[in-house]
Amino acid sequence: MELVEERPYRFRIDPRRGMRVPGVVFASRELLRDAEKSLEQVVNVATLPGIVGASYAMPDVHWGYGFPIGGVAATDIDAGGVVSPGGVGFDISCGVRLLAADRDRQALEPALPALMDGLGRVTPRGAGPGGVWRLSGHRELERVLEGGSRYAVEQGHGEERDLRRCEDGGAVTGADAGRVNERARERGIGQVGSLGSGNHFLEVQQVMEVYDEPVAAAFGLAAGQVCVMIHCGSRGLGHQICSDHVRAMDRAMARYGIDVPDRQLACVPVDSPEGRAYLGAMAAAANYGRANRQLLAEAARRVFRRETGSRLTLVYDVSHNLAKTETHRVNGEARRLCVHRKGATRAFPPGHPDLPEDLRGVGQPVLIPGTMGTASYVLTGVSGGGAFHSTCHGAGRVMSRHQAARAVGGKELRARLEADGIAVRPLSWRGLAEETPEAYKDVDAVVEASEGAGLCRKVARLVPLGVVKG
DNA sequence: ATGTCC
Repeated sequence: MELVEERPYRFRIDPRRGMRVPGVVFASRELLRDAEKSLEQVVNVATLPGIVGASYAMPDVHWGYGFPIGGVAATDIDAGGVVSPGGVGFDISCGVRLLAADRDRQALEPALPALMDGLGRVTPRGAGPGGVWRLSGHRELERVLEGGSRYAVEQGHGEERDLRRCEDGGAVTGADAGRVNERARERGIGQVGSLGSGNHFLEVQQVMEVYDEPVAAAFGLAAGQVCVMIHCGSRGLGHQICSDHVRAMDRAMARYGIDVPDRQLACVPVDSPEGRAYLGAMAAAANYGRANRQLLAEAARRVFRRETGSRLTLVYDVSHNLAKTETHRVNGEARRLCVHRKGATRAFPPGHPDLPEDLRGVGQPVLIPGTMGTASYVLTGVSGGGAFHSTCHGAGRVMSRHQAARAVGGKELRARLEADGIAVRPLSWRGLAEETPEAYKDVDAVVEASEGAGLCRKVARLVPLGVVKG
């Protein structure tokens, strides 16, 4: 792939065969080693009808279903722009929630084993059913799908203030429970408040380093402080919605005269019956994912209160797998865009009108989960970023699950992590081994490149004290 | 990511 280095951490792929816009890749040469397949996907995405600006790749880009993970693509809704489920991903609204304790590491150190045992006990995880919230029935599931974290808080699962620190106030608009079919509902009804598996985790962390003290303070973070980070998504419900709509769009595409270089890029105009159906269902799954994180946070709060008497305050909750309708200036003109972020995090700059008042001066908290056993980051949005206010979402995988499990045994890995002072509460040895840190890119390098590319700014670095895994 | 194949 021919990459033109425009400036440090920014490469361009010039338009060729069918590309409507260039590709823009934010990364270092080192991070792009073995990235050929994902760069082909960046090129494929650039052919989508209505795409504006560029087909973007974040520094953690890696190969995904149709679109690369770590990809951003915006389409012009009023100019026939398309929406594609592959641009959101199977785990709709997968994201991160960070809570800060009112204690530092020293104060909580003696209680850590009990905290980890408690968190391990109350956190449903792994594949299949199970969740901390038993819904009264399908009517209540509809409320979750349309109300997200807001509905959870209304039902007593959280505090009103939480909602001010959630993307979209805890519930995305446009959710249509009527678009969520029976099968997705059946899968979703018993999983509200569950972690899932794979790279999802709940970690107890410590703020190791603060890069920007005033911004960290505005976020509610200080050096030494203990935090809880929750990384999960919309479980089987989101997965079902994605599968159903990929199939439906694959069949409908030809009727709109759309031809894509890869069937996994199935898409239809945003402004079409199939497009609206997907976006209504996707928004419902997004709210499900938010309620999911709200419930897990409440369970963690109860454990912290019971074991230590400490309180957990929400720093922020943000998704990194979502398509959203946003207004951006394109060639000097304000346009309504469908911004697909797949493994990419929205990062509003200071002054953005959609930020809550107390964060407007400093920008949006961007939460970057590292790999199990490695650092995580809190970043903030900056002006002029250049990818529709988006940045990276974490470390990208470099080793397949199978390769990872062959490279290390679960028990051996746990011993290694515990020797490093990280308590581990796994569900399965195999699942643990598949998530070994060497299976992922170096999150420090990813964040370095994201900041170097001008997509965001570092605020704090967090290291794990204990991890609960599916 | 995912009742890791309807």
